[in-house]
Amino acid sequence: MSMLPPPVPPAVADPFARLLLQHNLRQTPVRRAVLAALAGRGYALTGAEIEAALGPGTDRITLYRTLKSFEQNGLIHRVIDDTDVLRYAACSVECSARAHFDNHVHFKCAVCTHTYCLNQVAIPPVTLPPGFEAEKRDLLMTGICQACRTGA
Amino acid sequence: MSMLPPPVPPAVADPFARLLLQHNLRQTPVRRAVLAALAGRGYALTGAEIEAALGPGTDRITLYRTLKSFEQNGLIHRVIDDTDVLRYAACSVECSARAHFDNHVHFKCAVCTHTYCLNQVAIPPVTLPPGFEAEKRDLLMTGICQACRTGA
DNA sequence: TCATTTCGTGCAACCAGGTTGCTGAAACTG
DNA sequence: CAGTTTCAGCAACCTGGTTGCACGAAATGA
Repeated sequence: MSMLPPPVPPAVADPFARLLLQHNLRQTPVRRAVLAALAGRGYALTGAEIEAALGPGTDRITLYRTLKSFEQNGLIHRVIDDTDVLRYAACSVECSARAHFDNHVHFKCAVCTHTYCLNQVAIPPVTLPPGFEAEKRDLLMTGICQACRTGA
Repeated sequence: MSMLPPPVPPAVADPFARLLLQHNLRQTPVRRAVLAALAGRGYALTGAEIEAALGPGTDRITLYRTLKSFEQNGLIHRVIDDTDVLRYAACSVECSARAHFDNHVHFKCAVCTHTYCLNQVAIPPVTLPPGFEAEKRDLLMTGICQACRTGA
């Protein structure tokens, strides 16, 4: 390629590269591409959708291994759905800050079938039967999203 | 809320046969067996687990078609999990009474991996961003269940 | 009770999502 | 720049779940 010098005054300018650095993960083109694909959307993506976003030439196995690695390291999280396919979304800042933010609220639109992460929404406390204690909460709301409702 | 016993028509004694009758579904051995398998457990079962419970000789395709039919008719409901396999559980009385009870709380034990339906627990109201309106709520709590905690 | 219609059953084959085992090629470390 | 570690990529495989179709069993009606 060309021999232009890296125009990087601070250590790392690319936010995705910095994210990998923060989690002690190696810098590879596939990993940066996966992070970029997830950050671009406001909703959760399935493995097949991420694969399509990366374009042809990317290996499926590598992708799924990357997703698993990201999930274990807290860069992304599984999004629960009422289907049998897993979806993934980029973790918010507070999610990766602590060990792992364990309260997730998602909204699935029945029209466009997108599943949005509602990071602002908190799950109110729920009283469980005696003996049960929750460490992780996932709330899935189903309905029609704003965009589909207003016909935008 | 309270579980008052439904009035028993003297015609059908078998509760599973009565359930099929109430939903205008045909009486077949497979269907009664599936209902019995789901009613026996207190937790949700995957397709493979139901298949195993029915014993050898039962066709997988028939089972999945039965499950789909039951779900459409409100006899069972999908149980959301953080895996890529669907689980099914028998609907409670209040679930099949209305069109469909649209608030489900489930508890998944991280030790025994069972997912229990907590019919008694209600989901408190959640304020969503403007434009979003939920018609269905699924709350999945993850932790350690009573049995696994007490070592029973 | 029997004939007819309807619908569930079961087989074969298929499909999508996801996972192993392994080899070669990159990325980090000294 | 050499050595170690890890990732990428291929082939093959597995599980969960689904079509299309022919047959057989339930419901319905006389």
